[in-house]
Amino acid sequence: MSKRPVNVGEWPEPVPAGPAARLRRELARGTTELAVLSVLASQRRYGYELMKRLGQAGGGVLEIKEGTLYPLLHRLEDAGLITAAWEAEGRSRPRKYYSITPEGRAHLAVLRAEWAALVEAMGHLLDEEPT
Amino acid sequence: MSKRPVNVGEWPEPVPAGPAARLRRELARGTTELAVLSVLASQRRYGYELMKRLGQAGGGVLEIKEGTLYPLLHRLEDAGLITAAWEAEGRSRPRKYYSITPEGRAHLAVLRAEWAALVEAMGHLLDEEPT
DNA sequence: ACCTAATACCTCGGGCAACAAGGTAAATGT
DNA sequence: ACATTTACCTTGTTGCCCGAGGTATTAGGT
Repeated sequence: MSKRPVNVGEWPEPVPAGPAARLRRELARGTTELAVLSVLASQRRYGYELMKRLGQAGGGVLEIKEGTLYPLLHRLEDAGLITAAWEAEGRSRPRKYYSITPEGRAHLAVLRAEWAALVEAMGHLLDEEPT
Repeated sequence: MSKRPVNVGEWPEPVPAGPAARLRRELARGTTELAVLSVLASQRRYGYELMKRLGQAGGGVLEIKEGTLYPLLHRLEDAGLITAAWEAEGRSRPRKYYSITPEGRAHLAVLRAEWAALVEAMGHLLDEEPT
């Protein structure tokens, strides 16, 4: 497509690429680390795979861009929360697989708890004033 | 003195001001706008009141600092989502009350929906991998 | 065989929310 | 009386995320 599909008429349903995108980005901010670690907790993945996977989950709310993902992975690696390993798999272009470390799991647990607390607090707040 | 009380020995109990604070801040990012609008939806409040109120809710997860709140209120006002009015109330130092506008309510509805979607998506993701 | 798209990795610059730190002044508490 | 809390504000810094760009391999279409 080169120019972007864009959905000339309207959005069929997912894809709120308007001003709502700013909102979404701000809201979802900080959750990417949790999302990434959470996915890596069940099994190792390579970067691109991770990106696609999160992009599909939940109607795109968790979408993460390359310019966000790769720096994030490097930060996590530097922090010792994940480890990286190039894997050839019989292809000339190897993939870089990331695995979570024990420290990463501990960190994930904290993040999950923090997230749960936030969701609960916001839930109470929002329930106070119905729709 | 004058330097800040600071709790010379240690924290009495709430206040995870360690490295966990960074986490919390990043996670909660973007939720402040939602939180503020949500509170104002039920009734008008002045800035300081808003700050204290959010600070107590949910064990401090929604805590918001002055340096964050006031600029936020001004942004929301500029955007026409809230309106401000100085009210004397018989005191020489008047308070600045903020009220939500119809546009603000519409915006709040979008934010709420976006938040709900995020929470649901993260919920699914986290459930895939138990603790 | 050619060419386009998708895959797969990366980096640099800018935008922006949140904070830290600082300031002013009135109200309240001790 | 003095200190603390209330109540408003601004400026500078930090750090996540993204846009835009770059490279190279692999798959698909004609």
